[in-house]
Amino acid sequence: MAEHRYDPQEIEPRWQEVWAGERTWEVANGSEAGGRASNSYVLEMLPYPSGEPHIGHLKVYSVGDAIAHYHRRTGHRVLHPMGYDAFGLPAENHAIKTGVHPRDSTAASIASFQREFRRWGISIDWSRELATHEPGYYRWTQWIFLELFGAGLAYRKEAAVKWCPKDQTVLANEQVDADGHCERCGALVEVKQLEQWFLRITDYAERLLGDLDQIEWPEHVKTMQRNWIGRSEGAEVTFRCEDLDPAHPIDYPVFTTRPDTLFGATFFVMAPEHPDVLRLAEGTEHEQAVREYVNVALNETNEERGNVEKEKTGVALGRTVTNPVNGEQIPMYVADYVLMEYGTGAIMAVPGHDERDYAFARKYGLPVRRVIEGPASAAPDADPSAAETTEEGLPYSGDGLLVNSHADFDGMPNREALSAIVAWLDREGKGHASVNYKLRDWLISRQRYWGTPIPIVHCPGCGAVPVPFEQLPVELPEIEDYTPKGRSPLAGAEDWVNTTCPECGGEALRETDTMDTFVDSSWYFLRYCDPHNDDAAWDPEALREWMPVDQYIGGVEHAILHLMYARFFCKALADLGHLDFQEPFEALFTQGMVTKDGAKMSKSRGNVVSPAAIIERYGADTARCYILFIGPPDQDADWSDEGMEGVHRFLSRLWRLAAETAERTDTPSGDAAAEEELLRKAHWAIDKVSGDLRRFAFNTAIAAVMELLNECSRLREDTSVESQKFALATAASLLFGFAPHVSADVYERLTGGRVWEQPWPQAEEELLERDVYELVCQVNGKLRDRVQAAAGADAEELKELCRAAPNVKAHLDGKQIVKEIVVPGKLVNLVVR
RNA sequence: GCCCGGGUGGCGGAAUCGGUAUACGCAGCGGAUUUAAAAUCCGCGGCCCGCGAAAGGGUAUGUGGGUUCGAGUCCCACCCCGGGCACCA
Repeated sequence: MAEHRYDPQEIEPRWQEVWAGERTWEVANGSEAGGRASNSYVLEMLPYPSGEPHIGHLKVYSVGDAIAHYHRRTGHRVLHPMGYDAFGLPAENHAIKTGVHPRDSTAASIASFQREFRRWGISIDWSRELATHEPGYYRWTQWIFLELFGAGLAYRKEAAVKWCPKDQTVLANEQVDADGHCERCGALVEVKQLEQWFLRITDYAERLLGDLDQIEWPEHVKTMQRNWIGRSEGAEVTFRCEDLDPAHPIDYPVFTTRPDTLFGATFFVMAPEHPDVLRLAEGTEHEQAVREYVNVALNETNEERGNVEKEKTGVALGRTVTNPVNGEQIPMYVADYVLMEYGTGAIMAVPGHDERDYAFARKYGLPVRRVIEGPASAAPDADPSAAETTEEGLPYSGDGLLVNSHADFDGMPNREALSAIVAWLDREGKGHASVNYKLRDWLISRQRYWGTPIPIVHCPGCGAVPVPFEQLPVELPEIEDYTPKGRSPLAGAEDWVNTTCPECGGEALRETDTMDTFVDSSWYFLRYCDPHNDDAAWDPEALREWMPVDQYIGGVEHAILHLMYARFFCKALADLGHLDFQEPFEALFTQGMVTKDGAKMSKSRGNVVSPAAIIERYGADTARCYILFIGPPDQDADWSDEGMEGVHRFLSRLWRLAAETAERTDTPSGDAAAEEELLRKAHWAIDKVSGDLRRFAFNTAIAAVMELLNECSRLREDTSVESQKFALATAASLLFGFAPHVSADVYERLTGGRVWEQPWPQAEEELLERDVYELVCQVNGKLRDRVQAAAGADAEELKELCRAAPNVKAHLDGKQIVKEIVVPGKLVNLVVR
């Protein structure tokens, strides 16, 4: 018999050629049979093409491909496309450093991604490939922007923006980390005033929150989105200031979640950015101090200002406002612990029931008043001599009964008082119930070159005018110098910038900002459905066929930004009549990180595992299979070269045994018991893998196929060639989604057929059940023996079997059985005394 | 500080509904094959006691308690690791 050696370098390209040549994974729109119900859209997050694909890419596309194949073989037409999120800063920074045009470096990287994906054998419909930097794509990104602009959902305003001094660009709030550093380059972020484009995502806060209940996403991702949206219920309450001009009082609304503590408000605080701060302090003895304080506060970094541990600071404005519930005049302050971006930029301070206000009050000697009686303060053993120290137990943020407030409310439980006080405010015109969100509008302006140009013309007469549809796309001009100088590099392309107003025909200037790349990736999944459409972003009919995505797969690092933006786009486009669904991703799976030696892979650590090197040596099947076998795919996993070699051995054994079996001509009938055992194992594996695939448990699915293969070799001498062929072909069939090349090869050798054209195997019920099983015999919950029991035996028979088991008998000696527990099919537990 | 995950052999992990803890793989040990090695194949394996072996027994899923005939799994308290949010009124 010829020597059989598993040679992935020969096997893998051979099958890749078949799939490429026959365009096996392409699906056309306009399916006659089945319709939407039998279609399935399996999508992995599109890669940002930079350099070569890394091990994280191998993981996400291995997971996605396993799902795509499973859907195909369980009767679905599967859309499984690929594209590139091709605009972005790294390519532009590379251009600044080397002078290579971002288009060229991006093209080189895309080419290497394409090559690798083909070498990995991922079942991609290449006919729908797209890249977000192509004019044919960003033309429609611009169209969507204009649709939003037309609906008032894209707007321009001057804003204090987060500015990265190193990248010389504006960042979204989401792109600044908790310590105030740029998420990309790590530089300390500054604040700058600029006219910027925003998308009104805050209009959708409530729906983005509410619709989370309809989708099958991991609970922790939903929680992150809920926290990010940050919904708070409370009231807006008006505090009036009559100090400047009693004839023209100024009303300052504040947002509070605790209107029940209004009677405990003893001072009032404004954010340093509040536009009225300087005006209020003007002419008072505090004017100079306020001016200085505001200056210092505005120059603070986010890191300094955001530090909760930092001592509270502030300065009196020398003015007072009236507390609307009791008419008290309370002093006004400016302090940096109040944020301009949340609520109204001013707060009522209730030091008795808020930790921050309490710290501030203690520092500046302001009165602290208890207006809610908590359980602690009501304790009977409170020291009566401490009656003076009214601050005992404060600040108290829990529930309790109102005190020191007003005869109408004192003694009322605070939750009840809250509604009563809001109702009273409403009647008096001094406030109303209100809801606030932490979510901010999405700042999409970037002063960078390598992005989608914002299709707007600024006309001195007509203002911001949309570029007419027939002039789209507004193409990126060629420029010489990408270096950021505090304005967009596009501003340097004068021929391009100078244009005429589409409305009045007069001289006008093009918008020079480009869009945040998250805009590009907020709708790409729609374009895949109809990627070559030149007349529209998509044909609604194509979307009806595929959308929403049945299974989306990607890294948990996109749990907030990308997923929130994509959801927002769908809702906005649905409102504009372009979509007939609200949520883009029906189900989401987030995969964990692959680490090496317990740490994130990085060049500086020198612990990078290169997929290309692995594949060259062991083949794609080994790499793909190992990355799924390593552990549950939603968890982080540590790469081990030895572990991978184990998987390689497994695939080698499978292939070798199959190659030898395919050549076997002897047909011994086989031992009947062994035949049945092998057959049962095969059906057990079918059942096990089917269940595991439905719950993304690829690691145990692969383990089950390993068990089946072990059984094949163990029973090799006792079983017929036919049984061996069946068991091995079943193993290959189950393994196809994880290791497609070797599985296709094995399956063809054994059966002559193409495994991907076979329906998913079905386990036969009667082969999963056994007529005898091992009955576990326990005494007082401890395992004492195992005996053979008939599947149909009743409780009495099982008890009898247990009592008769040799080692059980020994433990019953001299004891009395007080209880017998029978779990048919499993165990008997005898409780003795 | 608040909100999520997670803690099981030497290692990665399994145990899907409260029912045999440690599947599968790695590393290890013993054997076969080989002049030898690699490769391959077979076998053993939590820890402790059992003089070496076997039968058997004890004990173990971060710690301490609880519920239950029975707990890795449920409840209470705590420790450690990872992630998210964080002066959001």
